[in-house]
Amino acid sequence: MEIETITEHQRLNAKKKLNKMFGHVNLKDMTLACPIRDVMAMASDKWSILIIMHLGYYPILRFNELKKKVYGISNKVLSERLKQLEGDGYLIRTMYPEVPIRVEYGLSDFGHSYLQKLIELTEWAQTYKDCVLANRAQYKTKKRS
Amino acid sequence: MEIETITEHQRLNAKKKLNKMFGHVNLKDMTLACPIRDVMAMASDKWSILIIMHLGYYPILRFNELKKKVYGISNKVLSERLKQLEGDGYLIRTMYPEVPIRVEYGLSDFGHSYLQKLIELTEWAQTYKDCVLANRAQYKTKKRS
DNA sequence: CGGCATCCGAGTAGATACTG
DNA sequence: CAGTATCTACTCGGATGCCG
Repeated sequence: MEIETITEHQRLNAKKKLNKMFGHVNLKDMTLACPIRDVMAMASDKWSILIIMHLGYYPILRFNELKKKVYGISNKVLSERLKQLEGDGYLIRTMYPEVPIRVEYGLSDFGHSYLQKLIELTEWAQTYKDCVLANRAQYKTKKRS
Repeated sequence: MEIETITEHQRLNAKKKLNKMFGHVNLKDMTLACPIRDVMAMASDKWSILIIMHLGYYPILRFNELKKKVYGISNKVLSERLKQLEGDGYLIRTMYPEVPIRVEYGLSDFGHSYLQKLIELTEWAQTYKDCVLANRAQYKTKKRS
């Protein structure tokens, strides 16, 4: 697996962007109060990602449907994540006060916007996963020598 | 803060990609053994992200320099993360057997490739963070009513 | 059906002290 | 200087049972 060469220009560009993003905050604040990190922490959670991806595939899902799709998640964690994701605006919860009660979850526009980014990142991960796994294996054997 | 409208075409496209990525694996395997998740889990770690971003800004850093920049990280966690990141091929560790010993860390090409993705995601997060925070605040007050 | 409350166990982070 | 070792503390996930 060949990694595309990164040009000098890209490196400089990355550096410039990083400077723009973080240059003005001091290091202490950045780690303690960075709101971006809040957003990222929530958004990069393992279960949240799976929930969003499933809702990207199936337009609407109910609680127990999600529980089946997102294999291995517990009631507690699923309900926590759903609440947080709803609270952050990623998804929309619609409750139908029938008996028995029915609740449907679907992505908001914002959720779809995040889904796009997620897909890009996942495609990147998929492209390079063999590369990473090979590196890992190689690294392990190298340690022994 | 306005969220760009997601077109129907984009939604369908996302769905198609998701299907291509996950359609062939069953749900159980996907959550238990998905190598993409391994890669993502490592790469989306809070400290790993900060380490990579700092190394994107400063071409090379030594252990204690990193410890100062990545504010709040402990020796233990820093050395763990560095080892993992090196093992996965994100960064390159160069040891100079002087006295006192000197070790330098820098991003590999693969690391730079990931940095690009990270920056994109962070830009997205920065764009929408106010939106998320507003949603959160609104959600909290809504709960009371 | 769609959750919430409770409890428990495991893993993980952090602080500190120490070493090649 | 660049880590390792050790111990503690705490969070977080999973299972279970209950309720509107």
